[in-house]
Amino acid sequence: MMTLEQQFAKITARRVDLHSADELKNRLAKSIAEKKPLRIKMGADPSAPDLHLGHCVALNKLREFQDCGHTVVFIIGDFTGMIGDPSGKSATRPQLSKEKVLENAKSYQDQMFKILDPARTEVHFNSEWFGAMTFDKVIRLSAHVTVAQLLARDDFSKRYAASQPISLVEFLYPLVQAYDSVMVRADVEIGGTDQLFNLLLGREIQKAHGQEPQIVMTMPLLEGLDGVNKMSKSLGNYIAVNDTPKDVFGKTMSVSDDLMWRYFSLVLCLPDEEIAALKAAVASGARHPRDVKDELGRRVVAKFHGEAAGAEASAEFARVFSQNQLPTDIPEVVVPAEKIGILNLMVKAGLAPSTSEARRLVQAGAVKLDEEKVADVRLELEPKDGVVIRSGKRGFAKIKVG
RNA sequence: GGUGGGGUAGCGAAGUGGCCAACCGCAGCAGACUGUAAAUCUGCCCUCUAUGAGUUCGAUGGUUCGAAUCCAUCCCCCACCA
Repeated sequence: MMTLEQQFAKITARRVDLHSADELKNRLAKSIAEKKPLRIKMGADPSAPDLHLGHCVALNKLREFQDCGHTVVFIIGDFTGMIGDPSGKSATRPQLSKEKVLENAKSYQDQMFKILDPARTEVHFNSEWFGAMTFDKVIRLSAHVTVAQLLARDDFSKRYAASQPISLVEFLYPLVQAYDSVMVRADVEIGGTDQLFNLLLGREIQKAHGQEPQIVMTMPLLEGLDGVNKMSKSLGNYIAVNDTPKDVFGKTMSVSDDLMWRYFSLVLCLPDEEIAALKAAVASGARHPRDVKDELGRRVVAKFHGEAAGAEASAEFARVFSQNQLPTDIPEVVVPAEKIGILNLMVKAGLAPSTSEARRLVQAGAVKLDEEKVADVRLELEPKDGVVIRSGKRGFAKIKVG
């Protein structure tokens, strides 16, 4: 078993907030003395079952807790998912059916166990306790929090000041999350920095229920592919855990140079010293930034698909984009053996959503047939097996007459 | 319940009877340059059987030669007051 100092160093790496270091040390000491693992809580929203690298930041942290011998208590917010969380923007999320929530939860777990150790993970659904909760209990729970407290939360106060709507449901959400902590007797709760308020509220509510308050730790929010906003599904700037190796690699390569260090740290958990060494190598010209990013891409792919897949994705990428050759696996599109206009062909091949879009692509000079630029939108052709249509840098389709 | 302000393309935001498929910004797509990085420049950015046609400005109905713009009804959103 690791010593207290070793555990503390590993556990607190890369964190942003920690409330508090002393409490954590005390708890770890007690855990070691009593040989009793700590219970590390994290909650998940099952409305969006696609895990991406942003989620991995916290999952990595949980894994590090597990490596120190602790137990992860994962809470799937199926109850809250069925209500429909309107948080964030004004758009109210759709209410999910019970079946859908369960289906999402299943998929969620499959993905998260690519990082977490199932043997040291407890999974709970919060409908276990909220499903049976009566309204008087809800009211009593709300008595522990004041509106002023809730308004202290950054995004609430901003929205309130800007006369933007805040739904009462949103006010209730932090309470729901806090009560989860009570029910699972969490020792520590992890979340993104945007969760700080909710996590801290968990402490208050635990105290109100006679429990020792959980230790709260927040992790940085990983910026997405646009380099500005946090990685999220709704912004479409994400790399999904379930993306193909090719996509993971390609998307990683499109991350800006400045940002790639964050990925080394938060996705791969590379120690700060190693990152500093890499940075120095790039700064001195000893290594080309492209090669460092290639290494990042390979390792990210390897994390989810194995070393071999990483190497392969890297090689394929070099072939297609550096040497400008055709990819090895081009999706085939079956077309009847009759004359067809280039625009309709592209739509059929999935290279454009409409003929109007196809027309624009041709006019922009983005479309090639067997690597020869198509100049005329009215071009008609007899389909022939094996002809490759190319649209831009990423769109490929091979014709199959049938 | 009352008062006021709103609903325009993915988002933000102009437009208040014809010059509107609708200014502009962001996002996105493509081209050039590259390291599929960043930055920059250029073009595009509702659909179609496409130098033309069709369907759009919360919904429906109306006025008009002509409506995103005017009228009526309805639906939805927000703030403040209660």
